[in-house]
Amino acid sequence: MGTAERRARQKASLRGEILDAARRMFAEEGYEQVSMRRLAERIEYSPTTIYLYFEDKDDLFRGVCDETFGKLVRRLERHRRQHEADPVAGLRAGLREYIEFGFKHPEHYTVTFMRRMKTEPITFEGSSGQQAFDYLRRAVAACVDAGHFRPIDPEVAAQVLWMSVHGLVSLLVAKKGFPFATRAVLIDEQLETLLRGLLIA
Amino acid sequence: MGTAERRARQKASLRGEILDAARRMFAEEGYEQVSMRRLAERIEYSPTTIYLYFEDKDDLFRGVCDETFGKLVRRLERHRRQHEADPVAGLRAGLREYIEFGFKHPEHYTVTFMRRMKTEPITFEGSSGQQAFDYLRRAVAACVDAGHFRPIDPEVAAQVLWMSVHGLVSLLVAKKGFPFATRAVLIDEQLETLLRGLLIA
Amino acid sequence: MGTAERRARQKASLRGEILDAARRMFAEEGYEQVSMRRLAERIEYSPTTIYLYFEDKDDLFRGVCDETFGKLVRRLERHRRQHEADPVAGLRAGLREYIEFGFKHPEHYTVTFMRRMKTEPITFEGSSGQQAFDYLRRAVAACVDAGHFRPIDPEVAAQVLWMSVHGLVSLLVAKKGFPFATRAVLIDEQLETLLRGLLIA
Amino acid sequence: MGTAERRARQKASLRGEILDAARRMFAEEGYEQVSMRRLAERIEYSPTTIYLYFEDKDDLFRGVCDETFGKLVRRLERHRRQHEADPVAGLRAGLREYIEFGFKHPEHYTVTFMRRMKTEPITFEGSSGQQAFDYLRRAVAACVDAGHFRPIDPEVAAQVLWMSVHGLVSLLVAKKGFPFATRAVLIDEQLETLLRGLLIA
DNA sequence: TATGAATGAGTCTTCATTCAT
DNA sequence: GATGAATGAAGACTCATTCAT
Repeated sequence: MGTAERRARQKASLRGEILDAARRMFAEEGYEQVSMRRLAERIEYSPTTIYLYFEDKDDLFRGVCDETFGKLVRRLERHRRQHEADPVAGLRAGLREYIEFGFKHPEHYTVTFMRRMKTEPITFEGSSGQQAFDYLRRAVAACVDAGHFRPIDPEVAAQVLWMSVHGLVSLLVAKKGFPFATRAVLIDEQLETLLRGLLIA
Repeated sequence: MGTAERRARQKASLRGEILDAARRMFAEEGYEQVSMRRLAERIEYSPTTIYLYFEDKDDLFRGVCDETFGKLVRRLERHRRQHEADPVAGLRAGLREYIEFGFKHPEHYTVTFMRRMKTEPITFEGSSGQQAFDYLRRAVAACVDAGHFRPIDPEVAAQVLWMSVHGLVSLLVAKKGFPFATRAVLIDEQLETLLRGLLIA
Repeated sequence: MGTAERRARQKASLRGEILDAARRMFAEEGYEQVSMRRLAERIEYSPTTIYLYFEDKDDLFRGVCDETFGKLVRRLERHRRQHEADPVAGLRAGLREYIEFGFKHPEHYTVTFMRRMKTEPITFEGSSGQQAFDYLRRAVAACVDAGHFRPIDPEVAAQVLWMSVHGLVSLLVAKKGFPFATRAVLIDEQLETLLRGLLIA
Repeated sequence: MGTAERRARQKASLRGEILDAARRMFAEEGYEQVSMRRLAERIEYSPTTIYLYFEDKDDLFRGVCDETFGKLVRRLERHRRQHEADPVAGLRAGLREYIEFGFKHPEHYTVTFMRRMKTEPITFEGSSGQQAFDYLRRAVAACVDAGHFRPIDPEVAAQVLWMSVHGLVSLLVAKKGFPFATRAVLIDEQLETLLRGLLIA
């Protein structure tokens, strides 16, 4: 009965529609809690249909991650061109972007960065993840080269920065029960502290 | 059948044995992936037996966390009396202690700090978790009071520090695939950066 | 394995087959004693399959009851048009029909009328059960209106009649061990007694 | 800790205490819903202890039934001596007693008269059940002998009466959802109808 | 007399997935 | 391209019961 109605709502590609719904459900309920059956109900197709587009639940999940990782990289890219004059500001903006990305896609973040996967998901080389990290390393290197940062291995500094902001994002996302300070205050203070810790003056 | 054999391997307390196995499995596979059935098989008891010691899966999880916090608090206590003369050194030592705790008990750490929780099950007030965090807050406050740190809300600063070191521990513990720098270097550099970022001079 | 074999034995509709088996088992062992697992084994399908046709155990139970009431109402309908001239004869025939229905479908009867229910799951209004009872109430009312019965609330009288014949059916169906008199004699005598108790002369 | 306290509350015999608790729980929740474990908790003894006094759950249940059946017979006995002058009044009182007994002990009633038991519970010969029924048969016979009732086989009449009142009790007890008339009205009207149906005048 | 420890079997239900069409 | 029908395996948890003490 709802067929015509459904087709109407349907996007150009069913694959896209599935990804959309999956992304939403993963984000709302968490990977484990989402079942193929309930996903199928949500898109008003049969469970079998999903398997025409994705090998299995894991494949579907990877599809969603790719999408989202792509988004992260694209977000960071936008900064690359701005801020060429002021590398510290660029780095700060990039870190902020990363943090905000985590809050905007908490479930993706959780799953991508905090989840133990059966098959170690993606080889790091050449992955979107590496692209994102490369951006960070280059941003740090620029600060060092420009003489703003104390002499420090940019690789190490980049890792320290990533780890630190990851800690902030992951705790705020995962531990709803802890009496955290205001999110904006924490972000400001962490970035301030980290950058002051690296700056020369 | 394997009764005698089993008893031989059996630890003093079955409760402890269950906690051990559960912690390991939670850490390796994640809370959701661990089933009471498989846990029971692992310890070579019937599923029912687990329910003699723990009310349900969640209670078991809480048991593991309690253990973790207990251990952590005991470790931090040891520092409380040392370093009274030099609060910054005390803070640094405490943070280092926390990090080392994570590496020494990666399963405990993973289970307790890396599981996403809708709402913290135990009230934070008075918990071991709070005790541990209190130690950190007091250490920060001492640094501020002594005029070593720039004026900053000790609560906020303590949270920022915790988040940052948590990021380091959790990534090093969980993401074996990433080409991280040497652990000791990362620790030194993170602590250096964070403290420099807080110190006045 | 036994697929072909099974298909051969299979009824037109699997739903019907499940209902059949469930009714039988419910009647023989009681609702609580029947497990979905054992029911599945009985019909030689997996437990999951049952859930394709019924939401849960309760829904299955309701399915059996619906069947029962459907059959009962259809039987009573046949009388509605006969006996318009003699309402007492009509009532007597209806009661007899009800009793015979119980003996002809003891499983249906047992399941539907003898299970203790905290609160009736289906609203009585408009149900087949109500239709059946309505028939009885109208038949009694006709007898009262025609001046054959002593003045009595037809609702109350109808309930008394139903309860009484239900007692007869349910005991004869369930208590095989009791040294009951001949079934036909009991029926005749009960109907005689009840109707004499209601008639005026 | 609650040991002394418990002993204080304890009846002379633990067996009696168990029966008490079991009776209450069976009545409140139904046989199937009562678990030995929960029963044990209620009496504040270990589950094992129950097995010192009763072979198994069924034995415990039979213990409760015996008790209650005894009560029924004792209740009916009380009427035997009264009403010797007026056998119809005696019969009426006995039936009423039976009905009220059912309402006073609905779960016992349900289980005893409406439950299918694995082992057909008691051989009827000489049982309390038979004693109760004997009372009814004799009461009917007295009415026939005294010329109050139309000539009818007292055995048959007694069975018809029992079946009828059983129908009333069992439906009122089991079908809480049906819109029954007031209980007292139904009882009065059923007894009135049945007795009028048997009386001569 | 009473129990603590343990269990095998079972509860309803849901899962990801496949196969024939 | 899409589905209806089906399933094996597993989920958390509870049951009545036993055994050694």
